[in-house]
Amino acid sequence: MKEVRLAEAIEGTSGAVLTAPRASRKARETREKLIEGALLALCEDGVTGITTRKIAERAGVQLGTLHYHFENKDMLLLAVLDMLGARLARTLRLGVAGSRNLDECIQRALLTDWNATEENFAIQLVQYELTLYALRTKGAAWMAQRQYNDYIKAHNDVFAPHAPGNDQTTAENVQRLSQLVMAGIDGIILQELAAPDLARSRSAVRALISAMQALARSLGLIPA
Amino acid sequence: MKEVRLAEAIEGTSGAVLTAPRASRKARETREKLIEGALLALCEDGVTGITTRKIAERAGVQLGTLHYHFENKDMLLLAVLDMLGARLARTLRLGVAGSRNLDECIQRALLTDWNATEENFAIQLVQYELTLYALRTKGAAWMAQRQYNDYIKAHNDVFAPHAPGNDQTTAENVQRLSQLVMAGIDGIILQELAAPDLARSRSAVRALISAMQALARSLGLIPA
DNA sequence: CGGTTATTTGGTCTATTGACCAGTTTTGCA
DNA sequence: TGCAAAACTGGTCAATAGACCAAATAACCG
Repeated sequence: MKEVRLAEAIEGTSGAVLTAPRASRKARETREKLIEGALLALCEDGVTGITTRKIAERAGVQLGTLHYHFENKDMLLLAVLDMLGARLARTLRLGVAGSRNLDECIQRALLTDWNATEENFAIQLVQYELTLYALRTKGAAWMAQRQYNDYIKAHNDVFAPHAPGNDQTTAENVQRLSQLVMAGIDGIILQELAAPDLARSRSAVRALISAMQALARSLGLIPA
Repeated sequence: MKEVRLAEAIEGTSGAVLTAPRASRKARETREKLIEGALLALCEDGVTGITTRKIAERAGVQLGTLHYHFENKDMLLLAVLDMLGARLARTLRLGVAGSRNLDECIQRALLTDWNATEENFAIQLVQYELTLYALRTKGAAWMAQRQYNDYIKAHNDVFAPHAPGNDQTTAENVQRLSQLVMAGIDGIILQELAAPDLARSRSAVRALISAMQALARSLGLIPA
């Protein structure tokens, strides 16, 4: 388990990190194939069961090619985490587009989050595994952190336009709302993964929506 | 990754599973040492980094001894998960003892959960890793499920005495409350692990307490 | 088109891993 | 106390892991 070098990760925002700057089209495609292959392999065997050979096979690529594109296995897995995070944030943005007020926006955001999960539990499981994996990988804890903060920020960016006023207090309250929304949905997802019970989880999501709307109201983010 | 045999796990409730029935005191101690050693090693290197040798070393025991007590690595790790679950449930019961009403009980339960986490983040991280690990381990998904249900049940048992009436509806509502309490605290813990910010998390816990008390009220579990 | 670089191949190397077991020591019971 | 069963030791083994590289091939640019 080699320590991840931070040098390559100076580029600011998500999605771009871990992507070699100078790369031909073919190379970028192969890279993409490897990441997708890794995701496939992860869905099947999880972080503990994954091997570079399985990844290469799933990607339809020779083992050596993997090491040409990625310094080591860690970097590849972290690239998968990065991709998943970006993908989820994009889904969220699309899901809430067109909301007319904060009430609706909260509802849509949570339903989007939940539906994304329900569509593919395996990927959601992989996401958690990789987040914990990043926390464990020496020099990569910041990736888990950035991933989480980015996702909170995604919610934040989506809620903020619907909040009244641009003052500091409002911003802080929106931030608080985003954090609790994230925490709530994460907890429900985790519960569903560990002890599947779709009806229960859906009802929990509905309860969470109400609770978060109530919270927004009590924070003065929704006019009474 | 051999499939976990279910045969040994016919004993009903938690904590007892995975414990060989006929074992001398010495043997039980060694078993205990191995589980503790595994926990230590897990705290240091996580599920992906753990090896039977590290465990044996941490336990102060020969490698062969490990395989004498546990059929394979999987079974040992699952035994650790079992132990952690039992330990956490016990802590919860102690933490809420003496609560005078549901309001107080909810508060104490959540604070107990949170304090246990704050006392040792590493162990909490291990707990999540092992839960996901169980989900991945062929034939062991039920362990993750039982662990989760047991923990929900622990909350349930703690809340139920404070709820008015013994009817079906009340029971269901208490159940729903427990699930959301669990989901909420899990989400917050996960957030703290991924993106540490103690002040934020503590404030989130406080918000969660209020929200859950409000929920209990709206479910008719707390007389107005 | 030709040459230079980027990419890919396929094979290899070494370290480590989980598991195993023959033999030795300890334990507990008759 | 003596002896059978339980517990433990220490060494071994085959399998597999990640990494590496020289050679072959493909892409790109003037």
